[in-house]
Amino acid sequence: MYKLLLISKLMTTYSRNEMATSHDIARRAGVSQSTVSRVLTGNPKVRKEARELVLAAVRELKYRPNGAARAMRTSQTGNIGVVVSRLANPLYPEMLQILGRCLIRAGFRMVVWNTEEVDEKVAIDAIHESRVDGAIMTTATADSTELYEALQLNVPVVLINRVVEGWRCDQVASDNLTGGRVVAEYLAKAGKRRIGMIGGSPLASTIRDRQAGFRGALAAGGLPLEETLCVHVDTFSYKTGFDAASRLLELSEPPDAIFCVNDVIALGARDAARVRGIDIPSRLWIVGYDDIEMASWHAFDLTTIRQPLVQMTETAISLLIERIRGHEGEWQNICLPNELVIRGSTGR
Amino acid sequence: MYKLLLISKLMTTYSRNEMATSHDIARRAGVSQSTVSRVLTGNPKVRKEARELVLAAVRELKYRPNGAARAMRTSQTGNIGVVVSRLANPLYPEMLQILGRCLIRAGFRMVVWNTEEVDEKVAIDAIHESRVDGAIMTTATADSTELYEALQLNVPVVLINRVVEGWRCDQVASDNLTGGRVVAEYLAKAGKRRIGMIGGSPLASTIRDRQAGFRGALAAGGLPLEETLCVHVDTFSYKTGFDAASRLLELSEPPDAIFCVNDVIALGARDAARVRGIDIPSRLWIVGYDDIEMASWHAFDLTTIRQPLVQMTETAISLLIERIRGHEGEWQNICLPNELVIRGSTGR
DNA sequence: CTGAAAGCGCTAACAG
DNA sequence: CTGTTAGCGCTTTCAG
Repeated sequence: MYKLLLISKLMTTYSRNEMATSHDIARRAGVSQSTVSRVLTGNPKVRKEARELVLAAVRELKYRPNGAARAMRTSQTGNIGVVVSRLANPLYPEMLQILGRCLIRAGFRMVVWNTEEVDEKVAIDAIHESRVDGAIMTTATADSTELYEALQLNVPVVLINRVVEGWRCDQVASDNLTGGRVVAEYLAKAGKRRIGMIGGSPLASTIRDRQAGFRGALAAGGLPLEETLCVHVDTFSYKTGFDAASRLLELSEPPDAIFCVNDVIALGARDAARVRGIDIPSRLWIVGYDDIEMASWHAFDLTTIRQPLVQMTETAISLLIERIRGHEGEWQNICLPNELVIRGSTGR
Repeated sequence: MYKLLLISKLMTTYSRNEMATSHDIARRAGVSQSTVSRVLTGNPKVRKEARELVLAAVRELKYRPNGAARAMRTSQTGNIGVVVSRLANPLYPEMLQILGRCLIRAGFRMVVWNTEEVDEKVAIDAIHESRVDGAIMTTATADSTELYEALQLNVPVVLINRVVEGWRCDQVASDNLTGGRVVAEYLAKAGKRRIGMIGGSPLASTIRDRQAGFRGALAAGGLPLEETLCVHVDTFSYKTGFDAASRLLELSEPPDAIFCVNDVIALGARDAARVRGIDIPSRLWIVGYDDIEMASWHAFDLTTIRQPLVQMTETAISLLIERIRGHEGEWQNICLPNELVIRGSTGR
């Protein structure tokens, strides 16, 4: 058995340095405090010598303008709040990474709110206290109304990855309806006849559209989805996917293809087949949705639909920044095209 | 071919509401502004009626104190900066999730800086501008000195998951040295004789310690690590793990066991074996490190070392909060115990 | 218990 | 071009 090892180390004198203020700089540079401010905000109407004097003082005193004071004056914080929820779904870290990169390039900081842990109250408070200049919601559903309204009250909001009817904000998503349809047509054309689906709550527009597109196209092809081959999970995880697929595979007449409304589910489904020794793709095809990084791993080699994440993110952010700058045009509802990525989990 | 679908929608009148201030509340409640402030900061010296008057006005006007102003006065922002870097390694999203939960419970917001995208300058600026009350670094190495010094100047810093010699801050990690040793002893005891390792840069203390522990224990067991069975990768990803393992498996005398210094690498290695039809565990054992969620998936079923992430996080945060509150004791260097988790990638 | 008053550090008119 | 001045909205003495 281990014991907790706790080693205290080094003596310490810990002193937070007093920070220089713009007044200190002014005194040091022999100019007025407002000139310091001008230099720092990039105001061009400053004599070159004065500017250099100020800059020198800034360097010597390692001065940095105080963010809180600046935020108070300008009522701009430079923070963008990003609401995520299912960090366990690798799609969201991927998105977060792209968001972080784009936001920083645009000169903002990213404040992350993970609403799955707390109720949305924390985010709402932060917004009300004007801790952010704008917000991006990645997992909005009609259920998030409270958050949305709070946001909308103070700062612009942009939805990414989700569409919520009736919300008065910009929304950027990909064409999940067509995505679902493409999968259905692909499976039908390949001669699959017992086609199953693992779906989820239609509260999320992504899921709803994928399912609707899939169902609709199957029906249109004269091969309506059999309800016995259709399982719904309440949360999206490897485990729920595994369990749902297990149920389908235990049927006396199991499906010959399964469409999973997202990749995490599909990975679980793939393993449910693996555990039962069901060969992919000879006995069963599996299709996912999102093209998360793991979909391309050999263990899964998953056919899936790729969302244009980078483009979605860049679009969302530029929309948001426009709004922050005061743009008041009509709400944009942007829908970007997806792409079917064929891999080994279906015949190539 | 798809076309970009762009649908503008709904007319719009977008008006950011003017927020009520504490003066508005004071007027509405018929008290002075300072009384409002007292009520909101929880000052007990307020008459009950006055308090209720204020609270009523707050509710009616949907008032929330302005964060920037409050931050300026108190020089506390309520933000904690979290420095991460490899979001593509699932360990970090897992950590982020735990951190977010714990921080919010402690009344803080989490500002995430992903240093892999940008140089650390952004984080440094944010710190200097006092945008955070403290910071947690998850991926510190001796190379991060610039960031560390910047942080250290204004706000307390706590290292989690990494140890950097000589840094004057609290550090919380798990016992990676013992972890490496435990793996070595486990493999040796199982009779493995051609033991390989996929390692990485010893700049990160985690990696350095795991490797040192592993190497040391093998040597102590009279079975020193053969250099031909040792591959180093420069970054940690599925792909680099896959490639590194491929090299080992292509040797004329391939290893009968491989220790991967983290799970992401191990997942890649597992797939390198899978692709070659090498059966696990009969022909090859694989051991990882971290016990990320995927390690338990059937496709991988990976024996690994589990770090006590939750405990590490909670410890780090409480240490940080103490420092924020002004605690000036000696720097703590806390090392928590790990646990070997045996799964199917080694004989059970 | 409560109001008046003094700023926190900064930006942005407004006069020079 | 530059200094003076007036706050941003809040917390916190300091007198009542």
